[in-house]
Amino acid sequence: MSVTINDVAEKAGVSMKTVSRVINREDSVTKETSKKVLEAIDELGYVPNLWAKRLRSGHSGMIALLFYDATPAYLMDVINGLMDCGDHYHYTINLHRINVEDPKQVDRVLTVAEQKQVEGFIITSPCDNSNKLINRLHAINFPFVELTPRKRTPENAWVAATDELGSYEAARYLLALGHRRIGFIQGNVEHQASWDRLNGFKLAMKEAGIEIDNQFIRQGSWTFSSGLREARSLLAMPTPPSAIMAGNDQAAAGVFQAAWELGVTCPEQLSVVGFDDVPLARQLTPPLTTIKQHIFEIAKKAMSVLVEQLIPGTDEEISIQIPTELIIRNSTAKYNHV
Amino acid sequence: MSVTINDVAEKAGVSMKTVSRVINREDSVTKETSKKVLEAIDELGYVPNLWAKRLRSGHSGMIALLFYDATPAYLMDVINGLMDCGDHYHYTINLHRINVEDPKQVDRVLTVAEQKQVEGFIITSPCDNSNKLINRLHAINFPFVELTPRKRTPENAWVAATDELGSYEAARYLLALGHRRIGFIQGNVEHQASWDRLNGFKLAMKEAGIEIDNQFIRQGSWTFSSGLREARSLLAMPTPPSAIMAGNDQAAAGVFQAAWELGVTCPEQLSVVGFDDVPLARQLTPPLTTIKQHIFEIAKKAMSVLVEQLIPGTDEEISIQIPTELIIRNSTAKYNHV
DNA sequence: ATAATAAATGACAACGTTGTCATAAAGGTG
DNA sequence: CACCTTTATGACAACGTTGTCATTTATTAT
Repeated sequence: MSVTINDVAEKAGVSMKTVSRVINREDSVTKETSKKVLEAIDELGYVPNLWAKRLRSGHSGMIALLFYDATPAYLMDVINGLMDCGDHYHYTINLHRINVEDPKQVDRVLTVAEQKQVEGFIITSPCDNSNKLINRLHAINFPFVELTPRKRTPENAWVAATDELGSYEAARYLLALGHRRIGFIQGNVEHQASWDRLNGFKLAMKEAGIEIDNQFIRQGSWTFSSGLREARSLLAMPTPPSAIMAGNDQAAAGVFQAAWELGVTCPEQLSVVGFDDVPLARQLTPPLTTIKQHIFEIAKKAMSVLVEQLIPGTDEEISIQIPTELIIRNSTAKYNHV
Repeated sequence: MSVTINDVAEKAGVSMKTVSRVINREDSVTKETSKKVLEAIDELGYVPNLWAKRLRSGHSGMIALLFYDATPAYLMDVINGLMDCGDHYHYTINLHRINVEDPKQVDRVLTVAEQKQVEGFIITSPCDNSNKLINRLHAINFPFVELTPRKRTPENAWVAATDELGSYEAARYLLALGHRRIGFIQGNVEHQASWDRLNGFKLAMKEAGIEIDNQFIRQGSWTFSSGLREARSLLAMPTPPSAIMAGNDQAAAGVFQAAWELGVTCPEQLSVVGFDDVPLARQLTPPLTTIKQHIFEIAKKAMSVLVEQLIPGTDEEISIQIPTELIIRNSTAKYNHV
């Protein structure tokens, strides 16, 4: 049925092992021999059998992405980034939707690791929240990289955005527009990035010599509904903020809706800034000024960090931050004295 | 290192083959024997080696999803639907981002099929646009199912939404609200669904005895920018429509923006209806009335149709439509005489 | 009770590759 | 030229499972 290495070997007049060496680009094969083999491969249309390869070599050539319940746009960016880099290194991506609250599911992915069904994990929040998972992976010395992790620890490999700096720059931009009363709707408090973003904001305010009204800092959860809820409350204050920084774009969409409900126009009466730059940001009315996280690049980098780990000898930096970018659209404007 | 079938066989005092039979739930194994084997498996923590299994049996237990450049929310729904059903049948999902305009990439996925690296394809638009791909798959009798295909042909297996009926119902709803001048921004003209949606609209209008102004039917492309462009043009007409049906939710977001630019308020002066019910629909201001496509369910169904094809003997229906659902939110209101 | 049939189990090879080790050829050194 | 080292290649087994076919055991019919 299918063409085997043996067929190629016979056609080229060499041994199977030599063909194997040519395929795997091992050294110590004459150019002459190599050429003969490659020709035979070409003529016969030989394609290696992956299962045999993996069975014998013990290398699966696969990386698993652990995810659960993340924003679709975020996940697709991650997946595309991983695949992009994976293509280059000849690794395929394996999807594992896993709720770490369920011990059975954690056990299942641990089995995947222990059996070496894949060579490494890319772990996205909230899956990085399971100590059982992380500790066990460390214990068996299984390679993994965290993507925009909840907690950034020096002992784990991770790739994230420069959340604090991004937020700082956006706050500076609002300040430059003349805003002084700026509301901030924080994201998931269990996630370090939400604190980093808050700190960037605080730093900019401090540098500008502005004391922040504590009531202007609200606790949200990176969701549309939390943005809506907190913005309603902020805008109902006696002296409401003239600008709001939302924890992410979804929350910013909620802010838009609250403003609309209360007859507050954006950007004339209220400037709004998001975070992430998901497609939604461009599709809102008015188009949303936001801080872009280059998730595609972050995922690519995470993948390359992981793959480098698999190659012995390389000892690259394992904790990396990718710069954010302030995308100015139409939801921000100069401060209007009311 | 790892526990093999042989270890289990020795522990249970049976042959390897019997263990294999228990694992694969073949008949003709005594309950007694089966119990012994299962206990041994449990005690040793045995997990079958996938590569050996696949090498020997020739079954990969994998299904590939072919996609390119689709909306992230759509794709994640598809992926989750496929995985959900795949878990049940013990199939894993393999991602193949492929641009069918590039012959090399088509050849690459054809190799995947020919080498039986996966057992079947789930093909999403625009990948179903390659005749080379589809014809070759037919020629080698490789199982595949099209997901919301460009062209619905009786010879191919496909699963789609009831686009025409969904659109018909939405149009009826707008008519019931008193709207008579209804604009329609069509989606990708190369995709059958865009025509179905148009036809549903036309049918409802015809039944209501309303002649459609040809200028009210616009050609878009299921994008934000096409919605924006066509809505600008529609709203600039001397007697503009009082309602617009957009080809999908993204286009509807464009309509919102055009209305905002021109100072037309929604829903007071303009009712807008989308199609799909992606998360965006809920996050727009005002929340968008739309026709929900149950993509998750469609994907689940497609997966089960595909897997059933792989089991010989079953001869189920291979062309299936999943009902849409009209989701009424706040972008539609009774017709206001201006 | 005996033969005929069905059910349960086992022995062994095979899937297609790569790891291990051995060997042959080529090159370098005193 | 003999000896050692390096480089290129090959023979063979092994990875862990399942397919094939043979064999044993249980069941039914006569």
